[in-house]
Order: sequence, then structure tokens, then C-alpha cells
Amino acid sequence: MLEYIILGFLMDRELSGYDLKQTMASSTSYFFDASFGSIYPALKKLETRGDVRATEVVDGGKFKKLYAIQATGRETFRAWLAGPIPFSRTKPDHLIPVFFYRFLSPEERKERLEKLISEAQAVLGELAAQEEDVACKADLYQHSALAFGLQYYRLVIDWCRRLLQEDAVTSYIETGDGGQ
Amino acid sequence: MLEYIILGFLMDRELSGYDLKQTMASSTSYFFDASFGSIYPALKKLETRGDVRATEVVDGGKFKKLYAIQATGRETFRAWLAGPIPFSRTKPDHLIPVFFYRFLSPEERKERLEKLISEAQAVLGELAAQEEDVACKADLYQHSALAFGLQYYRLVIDWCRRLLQEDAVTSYIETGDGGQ
DNA sequence: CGTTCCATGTAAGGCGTTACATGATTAC
DNA sequence: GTAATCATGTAACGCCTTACATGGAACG
Repeated sequence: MLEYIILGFLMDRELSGYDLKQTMASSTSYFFDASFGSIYPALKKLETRGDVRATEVVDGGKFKKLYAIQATGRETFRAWLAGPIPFSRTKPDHLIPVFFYRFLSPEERKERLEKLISEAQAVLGELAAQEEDVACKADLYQHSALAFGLQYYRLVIDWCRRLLQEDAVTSYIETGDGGQ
Repeated sequence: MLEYIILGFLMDRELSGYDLKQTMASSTSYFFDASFGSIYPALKKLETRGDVRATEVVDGGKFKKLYAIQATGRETFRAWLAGPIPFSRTKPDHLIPVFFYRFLSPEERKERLEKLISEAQAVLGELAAQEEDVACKADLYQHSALAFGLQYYRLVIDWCRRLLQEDAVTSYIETGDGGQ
């Protein structure tokens, strides 16, 4: 996962390991964050694979290794972003690809979001079923945890639907044909 | 984490590794789940430590190892539940202790929930600040991810407040003094 | 009599963290 | 001059997953 996120950030501009850490801290830290201990080895691995290439520079008297994404890296990233991303119940992983949705076509985005909605609805259905047979044997706190789960998945679904709508409007404005 | 959750489930009744897996699947799987590959070694570790004790039984012609929590195990669990649990931004870990809140006193619950609220508010504040300086340079999708974060933390805060209130009412009914 | 479910466990490996080690530059 | 920040990296370890290995019982 980390490797793809790094590639995603490098899609826009060259960054060092330190830059990546800072970028994450100020943009994705509420759903994804990584330590230096995982960022640096990940960059090394990406370089070995040829997905990125490092340039050693001195910027303002400071030594830096700037990593630039290569053609194969862009391909790796695209393939990951366009491919199926397993739905996680225990982490808001669905936010990660969304962060990079600008690299997908309107059709691909629509497909992804609709899939996300159906997956979230499936879990919501399960939780709703749990709520019924749990109402008697569960205590206030277990019930409250379940209530959180229900609200959480409703939030996910509403949020996806809103994004789907906004995206359709934006695509319409940009292309004049609603992405058809 | 897993070890404590196992202890939490064993607080009520004896369970086997298989039972634990099933119990999680039908109660905590939307915020916590574990595979057999982690459950069995965890039980072994807990047994070595003396927190649980196993009894081999034959139930309906099927071999089973039922684990019973011991006094030291109850103490271990209590200490974990009453102690500070690091706030995670990337996982809804805050739900885990709540699931076992019945083992805390009303005062402890109140303290925990208030702390959770203040931690969530701190993150919400950060995200709100991000939203302002990000509004121009972020695209629809990055902005949407941030919007999800904002709504998520609002949900966490509202949910904590509601639980805090419900808990106060329940404690009042049960003890007749609101837990004072 | 084969498939599914019950039930326990191990081995290898992935993916990440914390703590450590190093050194330059900047700010006070 | 010393503390904070910038910057890179390694080593040890934690904690979990997947895949595998095994075997009995129940269902049709």
C-alpha cells in the first residue's frame, strides 16, 4: 500500500523521503501515515524495481535525494489505482484511492464508487441484521459500538453518493457530455 | 490488542479458539477481526503467562480446548481497559474498549469518553485548518477525502456525547445518584 | 462417499513500528 | 554553543495474514 501511495505523490512532482513524510502528515495522516522506517526502505525497493529514480541534490546547503517517478512507475500506479482494492472493514482504506482519483477516467471513478457503495451496503445490511438479534443480549456499550458501525457505513454511502453526483457535474462541465 | 480482546470475551464465559473467531465475526468484525493464525498462538501465549487455563473437552463428539480466564487474566484485562489507549487516526480503535465498558465504573467511563472527545476534537480542528489552506490547491477528490475526515470526526464526537448522556441516565437509574 | 463444517495448529512471510545511529544546518 | 529542525538510513522486533497440514463429524 505504502509503495503505491508514494508513487501517487510522485505523480505530481519529485520528492525526497523527508518530503513524503511531511506531505503525508499534512494531507493523508487522518487515514494513512507512515514512518521514516518504512518510507526509506520502500523508496529503495521502488528504485531497485525501476519505478523511481533518485537524484542526489544539494538544496539550500542540505543534502537531499529527490525521487522521480519513471514510466514503469506510472504504469504500476495506474494498474493499482484502476484495479480492485479489497474493501476493509477495520480501516478506512477506501479513502486512499479516492485521494488519487484525478488519475482515473470519469467512467472508472463511477465504477469504483458504485462498487464501494454496494460493498458498504452489504456490510450495513449485516450490521442491521446484527442489531435485531443483538438488541436483547447486548448491553448499552456493545449496542453503542454497533450504532457507531451503522452510522459509519451510512456516512460512507452518503459520501460516495455525493461524490458521484459532484463528479458527474464536474465531468459534464469539463467535457460537455457528462463523460459519455 | 488481540490478547486483550480475547481476555475481554473470556470475562463472560469459556470459549475455544474457534468460538472466539465466530464471536468476533458476529460482533466486532466491523472494527476488529483476527484470523486463526493469530488467535491460536495468542491463546497459547496467554496460557503460558497464566492469564487463561485450557480444558480439553469433547462436546458433541468434537474435540475442543475451552479456555477459562484466571484471576491474573482478569487483572491484566482490567489494567488494559482502565489504562490509556493510544488514539489512532487510521483505525477506529476507540470502539474496542467501548465494547467492554461494562467492566469499568461510571466514573472511569466518563473520563475515557471525555478524553476521546477532546482527542477527536483536536484532530477535527487540524482537519478544519487543513480545509482552509487546501481549498485552492486540492482537487475535488482530495477535498472530498478531507470532507470525509471532517464528517468522520464529527460522528465520533457526537457518538461519544450521546453515549456519555445515555450512560449518565443509566447510572442514575441503577444507582439512584448518577454515579456521584 | 464426497463435500461441507468443525476444530486445532504451524511456517513463512508481509508490512509496519520504535529505537537507534549519524551528521549537517539554522535559530536563538 | 546548544537546541531544534532537516535529512537519511539500519536493526530488531511486533503483530498480523495467508497458506498449508491434519483430522473428525455431519449432511445429502
